[in-house]
Amino acid sequence: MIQLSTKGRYGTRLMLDLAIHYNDGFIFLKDIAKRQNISEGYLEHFIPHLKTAGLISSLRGAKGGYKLSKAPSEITLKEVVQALEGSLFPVECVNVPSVCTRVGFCVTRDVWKEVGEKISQILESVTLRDMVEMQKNKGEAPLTYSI
Amino acid sequence: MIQLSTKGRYGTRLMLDLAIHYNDGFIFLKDIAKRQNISEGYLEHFIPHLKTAGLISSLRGAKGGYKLSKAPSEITLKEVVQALEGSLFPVECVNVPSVCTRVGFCVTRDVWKEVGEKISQILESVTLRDMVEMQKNKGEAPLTYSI
DNA sequence: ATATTTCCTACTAATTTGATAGGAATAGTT
DNA sequence: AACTATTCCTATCAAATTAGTAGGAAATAT
Repeated sequence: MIQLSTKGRYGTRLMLDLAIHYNDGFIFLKDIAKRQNISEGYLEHFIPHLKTAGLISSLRGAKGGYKLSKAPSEITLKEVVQALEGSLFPVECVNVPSVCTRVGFCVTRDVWKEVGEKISQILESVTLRDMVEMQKNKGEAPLTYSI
Repeated sequence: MIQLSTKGRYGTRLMLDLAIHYNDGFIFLKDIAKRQNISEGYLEHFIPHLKTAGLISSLRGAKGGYKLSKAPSEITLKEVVQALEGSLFPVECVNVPSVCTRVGFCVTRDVWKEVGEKISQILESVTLRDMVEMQKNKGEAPLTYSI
């Protein structure tokens, strides 16, 4: 099925939610969880990946929360997916050649490498700002809801 | 990691091997297994997918084997991956909207749908013939080896 | 102090993945 | 007819991954 895990799916929704509320200061995870209908405890798991990648910053304690560390227009889907899912190459041998002895003469590896690079380009062409715009054009209740 | 499973990886190698030996009649799975260094028993699992998709045909009994049902130039990587891994969309809700109640207003779904369509285009642009050519240019021993 | 939040780690159930095994059906060969 | 080599089919299993819950420590505004 070559599917995105919940890390990629839920994490992207988390980031889109933060982008939509970019001008509202620090946002409680609790509120994101409510709007996105994902348990707060589970959403927590994605935070470290996003912080390590420098995509979000946080404030602890009461009145704490999260916000994007760059403007939505400066964050691409590639950065988000890469932070959450790791490499964008569909096979491990491109990242870690030592996992396979056939690396030197394997044509399928070369092909997967090219495919991965093109997927990377696709994801790089979409920013969170683009997605916020798309959401505005859809204009649906659950995401225009504000705390 | 959003990786291809062994179905996609091994199955593609199986198909490339058949493409390389396209003019040699029916090919024993045993020989493919030897060349690709994958157990014959495990390779067997991928056969039904490829047959159902109409990509290979088989002959039972002694002197049986497998061959591509179309010329390598007529088979794209998209067909191969789709036969082996199923849908090319990175999220299930694009194929089966009923899995999520947010389908109507979810922007990430729209984005994943577009991404999936572009990935599809990439895979469609590569044929088995292209890969056979690449292999010829590499000219490595293990794959020019013939039974 | 207190309340509210992020942060961190351990745990668990369910599913998927990767693989092996055994034998039935089929088709050439002798 | 008997034999051999192959595809075909299904069951089984171990390991890894995924999806999710739980509990509490650390930090900060009021």
